[in-house]
Amino acid sequence: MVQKKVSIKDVAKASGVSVATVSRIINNTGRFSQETQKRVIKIIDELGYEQNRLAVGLRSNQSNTIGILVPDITNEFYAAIVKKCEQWLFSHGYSSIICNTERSREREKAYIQVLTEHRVDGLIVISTTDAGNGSGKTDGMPTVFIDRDPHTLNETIVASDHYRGGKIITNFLLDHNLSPYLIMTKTKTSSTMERVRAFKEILANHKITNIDSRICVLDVTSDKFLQPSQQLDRYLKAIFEKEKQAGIFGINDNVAYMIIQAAQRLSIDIPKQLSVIGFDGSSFSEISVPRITTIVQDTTRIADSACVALINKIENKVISKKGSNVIKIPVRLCVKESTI
Amino acid sequence: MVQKKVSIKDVAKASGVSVATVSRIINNTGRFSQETQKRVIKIIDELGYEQNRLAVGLRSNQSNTIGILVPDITNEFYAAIVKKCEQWLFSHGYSSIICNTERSREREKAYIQVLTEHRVDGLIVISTTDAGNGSGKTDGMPTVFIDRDPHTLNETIVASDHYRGGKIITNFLLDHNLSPYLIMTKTKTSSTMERVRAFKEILANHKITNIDSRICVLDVTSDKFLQPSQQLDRYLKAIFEKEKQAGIFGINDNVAYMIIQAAQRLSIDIPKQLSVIGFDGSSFSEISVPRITTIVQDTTRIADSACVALINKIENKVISKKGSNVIKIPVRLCVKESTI
DNA sequence: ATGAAAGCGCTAACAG
DNA sequence: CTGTTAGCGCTTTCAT
Repeated sequence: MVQKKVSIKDVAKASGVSVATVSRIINNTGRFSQETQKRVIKIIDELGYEQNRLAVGLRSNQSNTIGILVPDITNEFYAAIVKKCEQWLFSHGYSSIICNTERSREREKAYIQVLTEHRVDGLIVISTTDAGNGSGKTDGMPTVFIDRDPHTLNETIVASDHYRGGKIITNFLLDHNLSPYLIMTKTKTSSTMERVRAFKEILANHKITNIDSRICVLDVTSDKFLQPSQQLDRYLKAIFEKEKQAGIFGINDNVAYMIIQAAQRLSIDIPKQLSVIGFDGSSFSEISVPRITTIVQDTTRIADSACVALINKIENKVISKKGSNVIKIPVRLCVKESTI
Repeated sequence: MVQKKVSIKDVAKASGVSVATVSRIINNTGRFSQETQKRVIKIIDELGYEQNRLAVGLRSNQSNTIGILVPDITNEFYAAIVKKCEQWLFSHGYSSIICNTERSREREKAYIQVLTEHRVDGLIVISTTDAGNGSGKTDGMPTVFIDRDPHTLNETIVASDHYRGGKIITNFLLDHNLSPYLIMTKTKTSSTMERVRAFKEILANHKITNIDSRICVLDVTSDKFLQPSQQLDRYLKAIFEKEKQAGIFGINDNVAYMIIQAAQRLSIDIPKQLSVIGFDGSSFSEISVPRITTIVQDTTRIADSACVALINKIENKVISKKGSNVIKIPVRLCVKESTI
């Protein structure tokens, strides 16, 4: 603090009332006359009084602050969610402390510690590498998870309907008589696993055997654009030795883009010889050449649902009803030029 | 707060010492014996005591919290800077409250208000549309700006050397005997204006006349990938009616990418007939086809410099030495396949 | 309708 | 080396 701030006491003195009255007026909790109100507000303005939230928080035992844990703010999808959360929260009177965990358990724990010390009112936790294990215990703090495996019960979880998205893609391939393949990275979050599960199930339903040979796990892991990969080139070539019309489910838009580039290197025509579908609806899928058919995730709705659920938890002080509470957000297919 | 937290008083009672002693031990400010220390620490552990930063902040008049104002966290470049700032600050004991201003003056003001109420110790403000005008007054709060016009004096500003970058690009074009052009969007931040200034100056030095006809301002404004534009197509076509070997300075990587796509639509060969250079060093420039020759900004260094400067300001409580204090971060050219 | 006063959790004199 | 105490700015009974 560079210079001493004016406090509620100063305001009280200047307007000739008690601090109690000033407080009532600030919080508009009634029990004051119109005239005093007008007078005090004027003084507040003149003095440039600004409430000290640290004091309010200390006194009332809530900080109007929410912690957001995100694996990588640099990832477009996470960034979109964080941005929406922050906006929603701010317009509802909460500030957000955003923490970049880098998918590291240690950092996550350290952050939760600090957030607890700051007495945040609640936590939004986005994804985590190990879907199964509950992350650093959130210590009884109201928490909502985004994109987490509903493995741990008693948690509120918001997520796109990845399973449904996977189904839509796989059915699209099958409906167009495209021999279905799936290419993914080795990052195994709950969301990717759901997509894979859908792929496998649909294929099984269609009596397709040897499903695992139709799945390629690239030896990379990344939140960002990926480098060209020999492994991918080989896999694509192998496909084209036996198929004339194939369709590939890229586990996300980045992978889909990799596939498209590999195809171009191998002079495979998209979409004539090969259809590619991505997942996420990244801004990039709309601008690449060809643009990528993809499953669009509704980040706004994910964020808003998470915030609503969190604030409910906080304000109702519900001791979390028993059983996991999973909120599935619908997804939609957006068809572009990467598919026939 | 779901359940009552254990306070310093509880710890004091449980370990049979006074709160003062506990406080001293927590803050390691001396004046206690080894044995008491050991005992108290043990109790702290057992009870799961966690310092209440609101109380600390109220008492000591500093919150160990920094506000970061960013135009759009969804923009890769800003996200990278924010991430690095947050990391640096966290490892130095500060939490960050990140605020997405959407380049809106109103939101910026609202945020500064709230941050002030939270008694943040300082502010990092990244860019703003109107480079000239000082943003919502930061009210005597220690502040560091990133990528702001050094117009207002008495401010610390950290920025890439955009002017230098512009010079490097323009000279590159000239050195390769490419007829130089510049294509930009109508977003006029201080950083883009510096790049343009360099372009104009170098051309003037080379006695090139009619410089303005070599600059095309696209009627779009965006932090993200841009849609195809007729305006751009027309401009490119016009260039190719009179030049055989042209080089275009795209004001940033997104624009450069647009140009490349337009060229492909018009069957202009890159880099044989047309060289394109971008600016920023986005991850995308490394993965597009062709990859984009670009000026790389060192986001880590920008972020670190800003944080160091800010914390210095805060801790030294320097009453900002007179005169604007501009820290220029070097940039470097990264040559890829979009240029000959 | 308003005021007095207690106390949230903590730090920092000051006194021993 | 340790304890007592005042007080940071605010909300909230409880009086009046």
